Amino acid sequence: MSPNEAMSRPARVNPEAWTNAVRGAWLSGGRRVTEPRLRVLTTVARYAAPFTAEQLYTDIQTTGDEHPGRATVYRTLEQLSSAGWLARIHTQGGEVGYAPSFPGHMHHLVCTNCGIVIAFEDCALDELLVRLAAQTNFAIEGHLLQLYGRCAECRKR
Amino acid sequence: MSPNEAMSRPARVNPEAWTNAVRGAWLSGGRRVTEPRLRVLTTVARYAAPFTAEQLYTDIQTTGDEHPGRATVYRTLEQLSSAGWLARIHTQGGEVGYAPSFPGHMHHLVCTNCGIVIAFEDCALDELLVRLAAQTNFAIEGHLLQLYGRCAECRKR
DNA sequence: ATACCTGCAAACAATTTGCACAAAC
DNA sequence: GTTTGTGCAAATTGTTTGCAGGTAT
Repeated sequence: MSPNEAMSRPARVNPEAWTNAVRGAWLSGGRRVTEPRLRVLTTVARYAAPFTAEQLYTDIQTTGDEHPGRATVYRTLEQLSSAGWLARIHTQGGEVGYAPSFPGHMHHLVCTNCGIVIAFEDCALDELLVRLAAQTNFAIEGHLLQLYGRCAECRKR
Repeated sequence: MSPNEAMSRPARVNPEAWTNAVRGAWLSGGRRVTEPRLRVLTTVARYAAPFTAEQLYTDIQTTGDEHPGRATVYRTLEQLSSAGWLARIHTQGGEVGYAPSFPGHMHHLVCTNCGIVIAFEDCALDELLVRLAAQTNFAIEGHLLQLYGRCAECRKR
């Protein structure tokens, strides 16, 4: 099962699959797999909701055995983010957090109650893009789409 | 012509219409129309591309006669933003800027070359929302949609 | 007259950077 | 052994806040 197949239906990222995929990418990318980085990776993988760099840093300092410093945490996040392993999630209030994701064309559905993030691929924007391109004369090259709502679990309560 | 009519077709915000609309809202909201605030307002109205608080502050300090302090600039931006007169524009690189906008359900098309922002209303997401709601059991309540491309002017060159 | 607003400067928060040491390959 | 990564602490950057004095209504 490839990462992309794993994401072909709307679903929360699977922590083990994600961790393994990133480790693989680090190895094949000639990037060293160190204890501090693994600690960042496994901590991030557990999050179902978006997190900030500082939240992650605090979490890492106050739990577990290994405590990578700020520089390592920030640098690892930066690397993961620019390689597409972390998606930037924008809350309705305007804050920005990260969530584990897979590289490629992805969108996210975020629970406004518990924060759980569901990724999906098909955004069905084609017609809109064609119409807007015609109306505005833009050559449209990309988009940001994110949805907000209450997840199944939170609706039960 | 109401602000909403002004936006019913994809278009750049008209500086004068925007400034007047905000002034009207300030007056009817019992908010005082002071020189420092007007300087912020007219400066912002001129921007075609997204800007940050600090960029605006620097611009205001280095041009014109009136030079409101940081506190005033930040507080005015905060007010405009929360009242819907400024849209948060997310660049593809992940930075966040503001752009003049009108309150209500709006989306934005941003030129990746010159930054010009075009607002539009109809996002044609209904079918997608229904399908995703069914697939995920979320009660979808909102969304963030932003498009990127090259504007007509930039394509000419 | 009296809210409300402004400017300053200090406080705060978040992130980046330089560099000596350490670890992975 | 060499290259790459780490941790610390300082520097930088961006934003918020308290308060004394000023201004719009």
